[in-house]
Amino acid sequence: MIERDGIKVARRLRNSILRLELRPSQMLDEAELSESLGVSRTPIREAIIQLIADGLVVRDGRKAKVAPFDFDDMPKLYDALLISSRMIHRLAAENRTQDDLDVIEGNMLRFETSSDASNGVERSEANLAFHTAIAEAAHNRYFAAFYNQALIGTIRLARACFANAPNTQGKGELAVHLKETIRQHRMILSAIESQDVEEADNLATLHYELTKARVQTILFSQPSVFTGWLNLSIKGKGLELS
Amino acid sequence: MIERDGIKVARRLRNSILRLELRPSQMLDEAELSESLGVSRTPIREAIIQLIADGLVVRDGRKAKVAPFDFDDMPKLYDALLISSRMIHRLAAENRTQDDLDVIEGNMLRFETSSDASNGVERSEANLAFHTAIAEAAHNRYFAAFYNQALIGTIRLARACFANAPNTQGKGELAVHLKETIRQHRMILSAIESQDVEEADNLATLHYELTKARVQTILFSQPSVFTGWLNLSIKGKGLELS
DNA sequence: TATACTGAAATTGCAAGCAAAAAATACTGT
DNA sequence: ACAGTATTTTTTGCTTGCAATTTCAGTATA
Repeated sequence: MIERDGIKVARRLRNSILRLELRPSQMLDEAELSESLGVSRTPIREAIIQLIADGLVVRDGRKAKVAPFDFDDMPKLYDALLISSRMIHRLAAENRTQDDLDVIEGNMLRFETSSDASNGVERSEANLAFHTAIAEAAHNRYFAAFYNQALIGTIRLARACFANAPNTQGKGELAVHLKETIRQHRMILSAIESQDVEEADNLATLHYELTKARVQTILFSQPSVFTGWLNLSIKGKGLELS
Repeated sequence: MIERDGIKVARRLRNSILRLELRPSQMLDEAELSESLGVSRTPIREAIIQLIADGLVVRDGRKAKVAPFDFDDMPKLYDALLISSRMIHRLAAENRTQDDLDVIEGNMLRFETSSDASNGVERSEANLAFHTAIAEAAHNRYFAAFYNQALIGTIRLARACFANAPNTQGKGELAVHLKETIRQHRMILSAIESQDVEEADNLATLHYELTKARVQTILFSQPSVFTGWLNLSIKGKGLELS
């Protein structure tokens, strides 16, 4: 059976949004997308409706735009990620089949392989596939949908951070982070394999903290570019330049 | 601003599915719906895509059909309802505004009013509106989406049970159930209003047990219609008629 | 200079029609 | 009678085109 254009377009747009080729808040012009993707407007419109359901696109009046990053939403997103991730890992440890384990391991190895290369997008996609495979292993579509929404949201946020951030931390820092990520992935797989529910839960929490801390670091611990330019001090009630 | 046909069609189909006018597993014929709703196939197709995202419609090959009741899925659905409901009620107690409380109370009263009438559908819709209002009061769209999916699923299941079940329990049993439901709704509103998180959590659990037990009763405690017709006994290894 | 109006351009929403795939039916040979 | 195949019918997926709405530039006016 051949795949419908609407599905293909939805997947392409979805990838483009996650890769930030389509930027947050960018308007989606149906005619423009129609021409660039080589299909008529109808499948484009159908794909947009799906992406709205996924939370990657929002309506702005009659038009559609890529979902913006709402900083008021960030803590809510991470709350959802923590809770859904813990539940998914508990369920996966309980309900996984051998097939599930094979798929999880395959994606884990794909992530480890892509860690050598400098291709950040492929690495991030392998990471998404690894965690999605765990969601499948939970065998509960309600929890899986909840987890996927949070996962997609945080991954998009993370990519935006690293795409915009200057590379001040150097290669060494990334290597350390990847090494720890790989270590945690292996422990997670192991816990799910041995059906250790509590351990899977704890590891989910640790992995959440690792990924969240990394984004936090990029967002808030980078020295401001202004730091070297100006000396600011507080005099009286406001900021003053000196 | 006038509403798009696609949205209107999606809402009409959603109501039809929840009211069981469109039966589970029923095929959705685009041309037929197009004619009966007085719009062309394009908005019908767009509505179907939305309903698939909502979990009310599923693809069956190239066609679309109303989501069937999968009995393997039932325990998973109730797991999702319990967990999501508890979290939503905790969040609602924490984050509700005065506006939220007004909307919740309005829908609570609407439910109480409709309890006098014999209109089961209106009553069920007021009940859905009450619980959806609580989900809004949680102010977290990820958790709200999770809860809504479970809520819609269980409500559809409940309606199917009562639509198919003979009215053996009489008016008295229904009155008792409604009285208890109203009592719990009032306590839930009160807990959310006073921001008592633990109490809201406990009440969510109690309400879950009430609604689940009611469906259980209908599904499993009804005397089979065969009971009066045949005498069955176990002889040797199998069932035999006598 | 700011603001309200007007007409043109652009963009979305919907309908109709066509092509391809799937389903149903009729047919043929064993 | 029945399995397998050809043919017709039905249904979906997509393209195209048109109508309605929105957007925007230009103009006139306070």
